[in-house]
Amino acid sequence: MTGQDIPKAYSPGAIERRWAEWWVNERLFTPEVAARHRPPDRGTFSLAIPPPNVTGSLHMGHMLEHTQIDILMRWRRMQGYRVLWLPGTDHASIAVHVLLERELAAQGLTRQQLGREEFLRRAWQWKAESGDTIKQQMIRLGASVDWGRECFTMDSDRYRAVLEAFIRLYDEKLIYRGRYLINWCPRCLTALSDLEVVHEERDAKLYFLRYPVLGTDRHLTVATTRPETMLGDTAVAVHPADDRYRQFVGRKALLPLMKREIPILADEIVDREFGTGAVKVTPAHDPNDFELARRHHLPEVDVMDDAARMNQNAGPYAGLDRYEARQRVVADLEKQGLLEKVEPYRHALGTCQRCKTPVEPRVSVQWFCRMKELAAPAIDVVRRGLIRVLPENNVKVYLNWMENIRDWCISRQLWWGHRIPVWHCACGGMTRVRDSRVAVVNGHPQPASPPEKCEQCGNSALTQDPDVLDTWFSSALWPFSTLGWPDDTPDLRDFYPTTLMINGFDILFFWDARMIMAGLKFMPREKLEERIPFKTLYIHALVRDPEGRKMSKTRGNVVDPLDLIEEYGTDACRFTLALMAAPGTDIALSPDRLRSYRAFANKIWNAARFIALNLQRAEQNGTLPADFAARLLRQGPPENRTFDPPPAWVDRWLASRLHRLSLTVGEALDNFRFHEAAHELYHFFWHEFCDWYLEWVKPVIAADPAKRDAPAPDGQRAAWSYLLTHFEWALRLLHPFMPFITEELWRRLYDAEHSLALQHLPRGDARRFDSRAEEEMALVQEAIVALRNIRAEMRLDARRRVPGELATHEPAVFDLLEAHRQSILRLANLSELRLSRDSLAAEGGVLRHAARFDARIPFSEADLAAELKRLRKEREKLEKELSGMRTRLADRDFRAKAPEDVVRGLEQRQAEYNTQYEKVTRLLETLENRLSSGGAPAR
RNA sequence: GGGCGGUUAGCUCAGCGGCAGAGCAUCCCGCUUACACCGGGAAGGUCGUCCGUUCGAAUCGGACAUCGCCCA
Repeated sequence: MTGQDIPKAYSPGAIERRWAEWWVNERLFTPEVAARHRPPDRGTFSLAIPPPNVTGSLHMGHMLEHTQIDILMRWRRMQGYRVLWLPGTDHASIAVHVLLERELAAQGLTRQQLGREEFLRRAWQWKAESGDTIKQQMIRLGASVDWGRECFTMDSDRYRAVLEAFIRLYDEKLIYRGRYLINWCPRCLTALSDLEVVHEERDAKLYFLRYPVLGTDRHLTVATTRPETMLGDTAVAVHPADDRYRQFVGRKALLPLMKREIPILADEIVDREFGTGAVKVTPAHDPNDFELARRHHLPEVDVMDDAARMNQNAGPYAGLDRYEARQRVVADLEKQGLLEKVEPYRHALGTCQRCKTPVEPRVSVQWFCRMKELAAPAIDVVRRGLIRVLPENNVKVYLNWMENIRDWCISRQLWWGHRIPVWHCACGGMTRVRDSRVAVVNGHPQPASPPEKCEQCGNSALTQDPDVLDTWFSSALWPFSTLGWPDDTPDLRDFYPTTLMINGFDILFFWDARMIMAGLKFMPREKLEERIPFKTLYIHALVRDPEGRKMSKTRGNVVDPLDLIEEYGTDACRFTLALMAAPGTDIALSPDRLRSYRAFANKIWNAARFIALNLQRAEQNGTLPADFAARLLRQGPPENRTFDPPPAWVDRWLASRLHRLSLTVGEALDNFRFHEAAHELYHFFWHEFCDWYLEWVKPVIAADPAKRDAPAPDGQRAAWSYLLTHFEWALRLLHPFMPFITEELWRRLYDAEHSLALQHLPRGDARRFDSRAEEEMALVQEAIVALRNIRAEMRLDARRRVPGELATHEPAVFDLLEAHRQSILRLANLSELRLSRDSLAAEGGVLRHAARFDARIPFSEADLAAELKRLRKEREKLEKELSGMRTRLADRDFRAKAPEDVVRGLEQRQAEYNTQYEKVTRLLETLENRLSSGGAPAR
């Protein structure tokens, strides 16, 4: 590369786009292709992407997730693993329905009017047109996935896996159909699993209703938050040990408004503390009541239709929406004197995860998956540590949920999805699909082997069950369906179990738990540890806004990753996320942070620019042969190269730091401590490499060979060899975090042909730490900082060179300082450096005491004159400010009209300036005296 | 109701038995031919409160306060 064509400031846009595209076109992250460039020698590392929702676009959570995954993937790839990161999306039944039905509604249509076929046609069309948004975004992020293996939960092979899994579970009676109380979304018009119900704390009311007790003149008062459901009451229940109500048990109450006689019964489940201790029982609209009703053989009266409007069972209230009905019921009860009181009440309301509509518990015929049997081994593998779950506190959460798991409602009254492969006959018989083969009709997969006749009666007039499976059913199979299961494919053998799963805690139950259960159930392998879907599960944090609040559309604080990328560059965004990703701690993403890591990218860019400019010069003036950097590559990995002459002290120091850095970064990543790894890299690059190393070697590498004091040519060549090797080493370590800028610099400086992504990752070696060089450097740095500190404190002109002194009683320290005299002079900006073995006296100048040496900058009259000048200038400035303030404060209009706090603020500032003015004046007097008395001590 | 996590510099967060850290922001000096997306220097903290364990506690245990999350 030529130095001139490197712009002064790093602008990531074009560079990132170019490499992103190049990586994809070269198929570099397809394991087979990668192996051709670099045969793997360290085993396999595989990960199935947590499939983003096909309707979606990437959000900050994805960006964090993909950044973390990609860091590990690139890191392992460079270490020599055979790496597969398998991408794809899920079909997201409900989300697609919400989306398409909103479009239909805008045209005044419903999906029912459109019909199933046409709706599905549009859904597939939508997928074809908009379904690869995420792919484009992932490419922009630099995600090193194998696009050749991209999957979709509804493509043919995945469809087949779903059929196979369904058949097996169905035949084992682990899937069953039955009439139970389920969560119903009256807007989406479908059943939901327990997990898809989000509980939200809301202010509500507790209504106390009076139910007359038949055969007495008394009544029972029941408390409820949902008075409209009383229309479906079939009993009143009290606790058997509750003395207040014992006399009523066995009698009947008259259900108001409906004039229905309902029993008063006792059951342990009743909470005596809630309300009055007597509760209404509505089996068709409350989960507890449903259980209770089954125990006591009570009838279930469903008073609502599927849109949560009251039905004919609600008598006069039929046709009303559930909330209208509530008002009417309460008003009518009040009229009859049956409303005792209404209290404010706070409770958790169940809402639909997708559309936030309050969920209606409802009795309905649905398909379920039996969970206890599936959960048992899934509990076992985590408890025995066969799956490592990190951060560890998630183990408890996982186990707690798994141990209390309930059957999973897997049917959805939707069309977009895997239609349940069971056919119904008029006789009531159900017959499943014959096998898991898939046919593609009109480009869309569907079961190829519907049953020909009813298993029960032999009739051939069959209709397929209208419902589809919960999207998560197919997602549960993802880690192996994507590798070819149920076939025994090479991919399945090579990459299963996957090495790692990374996702957010929000899908720990939805997905992780179900994948574990599915893997253990379906993988045909002997050992438990070979059936698990992943060896490690790492749960990442949540990305929040700068104030630490959750990002949400309603709050309007959502940040689009692509906007951030445009503004700061992908590498800077990735680095920010990595640096803030301490395990278990949420990330409050702030522009400040992004700005500083954009600056970091720029810093690296400019270090490279500096190197390139000087390298070019050295190659041109014959100090170095052409293509010097590229030639170094032939000498093996950077950590093993040796050159003649042997490394200078500063190179031994930096090599030692690099060994340490390589090990620290490796250990940090081994433990998912992304923040630690990133922090180490940042500190190394900016402070050790740029601030100290580059500054240190500047005179050597920027030397003009024509000048008399130029270093010897072979020394210069060695310095260049080490410099280029160190920089290359650091670039390699940084690549997994900032793939774009490192790739660009690697190509420009070292190897225009081959990608950095497939280069060897330098291995740190603790035996090659040079502790002595590190300690010595620390000491020299301390000396330089001490001298700079005095200069700054004395307010000496930063541009002017002054004499400095260092003194130590330790011969070794003396020799060390002497050896680096030239560097100290330059880096502390000294005109001369006096080294002595004595102690330094205070009156000689301004002193700093360090543990092993003293540093002093002597006063001289010239210094004092400059200081006097500066102080006089400062006093002048203060005087001017003060007079301005005085004028304003003396102004009557200002005092009368300005806000009080402005006036007080000004008064306060005036006081501060006065103090400062006095200090400066006093200091000036002292110095002036010293000067006039000739007392300024020379050294 | 059950469980989990947080409370450390102005802000955002690391650190989790042995001298209190980072980035940003702040203040001072400097546009020195890699970088002002910069260089040099400085200032800034009773580590939420109380009690205990310990030679020693930001760090371990307990209680409390407070904020947040998950499950019912």
